[in-house]
Amino acid sequence: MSDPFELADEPAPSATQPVREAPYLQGLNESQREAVEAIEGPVLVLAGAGTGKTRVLTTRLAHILMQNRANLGEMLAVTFTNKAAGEMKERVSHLVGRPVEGWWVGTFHAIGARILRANAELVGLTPKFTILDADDQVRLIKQLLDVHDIDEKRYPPRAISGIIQRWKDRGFLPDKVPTSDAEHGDGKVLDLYQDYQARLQTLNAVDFGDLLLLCLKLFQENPEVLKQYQRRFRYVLVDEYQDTNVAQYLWLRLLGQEHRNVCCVGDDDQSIYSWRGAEVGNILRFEEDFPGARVVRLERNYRSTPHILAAASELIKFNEGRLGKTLWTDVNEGEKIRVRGVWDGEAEARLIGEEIEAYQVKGENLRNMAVLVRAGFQTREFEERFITLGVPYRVIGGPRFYERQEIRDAVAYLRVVSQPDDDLAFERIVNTPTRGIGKTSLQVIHVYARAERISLTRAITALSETDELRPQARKALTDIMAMFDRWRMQSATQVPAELCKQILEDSGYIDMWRAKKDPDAPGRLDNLKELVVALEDFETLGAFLEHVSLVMENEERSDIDKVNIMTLHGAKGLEFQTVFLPGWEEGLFPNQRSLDEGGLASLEEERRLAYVGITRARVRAMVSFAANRRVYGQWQSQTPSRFVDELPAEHIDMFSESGVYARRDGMLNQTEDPFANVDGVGRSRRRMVEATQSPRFKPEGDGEGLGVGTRIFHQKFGYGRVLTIDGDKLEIDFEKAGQKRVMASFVLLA
DNA sequence: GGTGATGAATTTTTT
DNA sequence: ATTCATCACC
Repeated sequence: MSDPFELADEPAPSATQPVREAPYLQGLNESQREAVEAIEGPVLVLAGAGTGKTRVLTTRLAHILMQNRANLGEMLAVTFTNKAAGEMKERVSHLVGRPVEGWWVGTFHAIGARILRANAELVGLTPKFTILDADDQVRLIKQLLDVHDIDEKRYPPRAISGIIQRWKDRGFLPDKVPTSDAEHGDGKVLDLYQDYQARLQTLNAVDFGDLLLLCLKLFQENPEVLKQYQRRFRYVLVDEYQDTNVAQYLWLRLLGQEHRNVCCVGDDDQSIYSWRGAEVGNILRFEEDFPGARVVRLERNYRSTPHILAAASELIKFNEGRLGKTLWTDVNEGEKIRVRGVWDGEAEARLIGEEIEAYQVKGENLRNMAVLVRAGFQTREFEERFITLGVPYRVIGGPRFYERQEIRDAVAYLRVVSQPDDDLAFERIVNTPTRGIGKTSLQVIHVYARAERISLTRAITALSETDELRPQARKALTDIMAMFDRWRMQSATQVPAELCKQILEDSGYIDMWRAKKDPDAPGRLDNLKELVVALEDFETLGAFLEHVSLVMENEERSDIDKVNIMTLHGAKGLEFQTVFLPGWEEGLFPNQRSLDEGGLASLEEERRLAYVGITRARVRAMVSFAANRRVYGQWQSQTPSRFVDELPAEHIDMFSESGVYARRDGMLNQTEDPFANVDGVGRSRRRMVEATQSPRFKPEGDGEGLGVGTRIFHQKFGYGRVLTIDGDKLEIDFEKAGQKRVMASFVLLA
């Protein structure tokens, strides 16, 4: 019989422990044990890389269970990625010997979404609200820029989206944005933020940041709801605490302030998401907000050899303002980190390819090797090389299935079925395949929808009873609305996969691709088939859509023997026997853009990234840099990264091809002024002209002066007299165009 | 309202 | 180098 609490996946020092001890505690070192056993009250675990953090987390959960302090339903575990959540679930179910049910594990966003759906009405949504992705966000902002006649060149939608997102990361609703921040773009950005939120509300949609922000609002405005969750989650566990943002921190503080059973695990040296709003300060503040917090340091490293550990430790010492940890290991020997300078990017890919083949010949598994790059575009060079060599590889976090055009289109159909007010999805497919609904028709609908503050589908329903739209477009629109009505009916009885298949047929979407003579059309059809297969795992449409919006990761099976290629960010939390770290060049890594924006703080973050990279390696690591690299198709000569210089000489083995400088040769970079780059927008604060509907529209309900016989003017049909009034719909006898039905908001008193 | 040409911007990192 | 957006034309 195997012990359900056996943990065999990490080296266990065979210590002599008291006999009566719980079996799952055996093999923990002293600090690990301390972290596990400190159940009551606030605990901060500073867990260095490779110190057995995950094991502590899961054992701690088991310990709480075994001590009968709580059952799983009373615990909340927050992870950084959905993948980590899945793994924790798996490990805990292994630990307790049965599949776990009713346990809340997930990312802050997933948990936020769940809480929001349960309390949607309290924040002005319905439980079926849509979660917008980054693309939708930008498109929505573009529309707002259009309405307000703001130049996209001067105010790039992406940048605006970024600013709003960062406000949300800090927990600011539009009315809470500090004045110092509101300056962005002459205050235009704040106005846009306000408008953006209003629009989201009418679309019954939220963006990623809202999942936390609205949750905060919910808790703050409804103390009884907060109480309910405080009582429900008596023990709260947070992983990767160094990468939480302010909104998450506030959320956590609200939830934990009552029982104070909050355990946060993190490592300030591995904080690499400040660009996403993460605040290392959260770790430093922990003891202030939870006075009497127990702080446990995990410093014994079970992962890497001494050279690797020493090199990483020396490198990170160049950072200031660390909490400071000293990692140690009692493992002996091991290889030094190899540092290689090569001629260009191609030579680098060739070198790494050869190394991988050599290790493979020696019997090492490809899945134990990884190439960790700074930015996504760097993967290409390696992919190309591996393809020619015939080395199997997988790119983790590469192009995602749900981001392909055809998949997004198909999902858009499903989104509209599930949630008719989802304009962004609706617009995506309203004329795909083409149905003769063009820009002009859409424009009319948009204007009306905005004026009335309703969604496009609602606007269409209203407008289709009038003559505002061209007959052809009107027909097409009523047809598509009828189709959606039918699909909505079917969704009550059909399983999602069936429904999807049906929609793709009925809508003509499949036929559209069948008819295309594009060389990649067959591939797209295959992807659509794959989508239907993926849908079979879901019982409801809602569950599937939630999955699409929250779980962006590729779930490729990791048991196939392939070399891993991924970004340094993507490698967080992982470990490999052999790690390749290419592209250690100034400008690339540390990344120039990061330096320009964030100065010293960003440089330190880049350095932490380097630290994360090195500490992924169990047995060997190879750093490389190229003297020449093609940037935007232009050849550039490169300087080795300052991080190369910062690696301690006694722990590295350096070699460069002839003609490649091993060290940076005194050619220090020009003074880098982190403040040189002021934001491109003017500084004087001018309020944007009050959001206007164009003058020819009257606000709803303004029936004043409008009666039977009134002479009016209509943009399209000209002058006429009112015949009948039916709510906001008018029948008009136009002087030129004859009798037409129009919306009241489209006419002006003449 | 769809297609093809021309020019511009693009490469940080992701829940 | 490649992708994206805009504009002229079918």
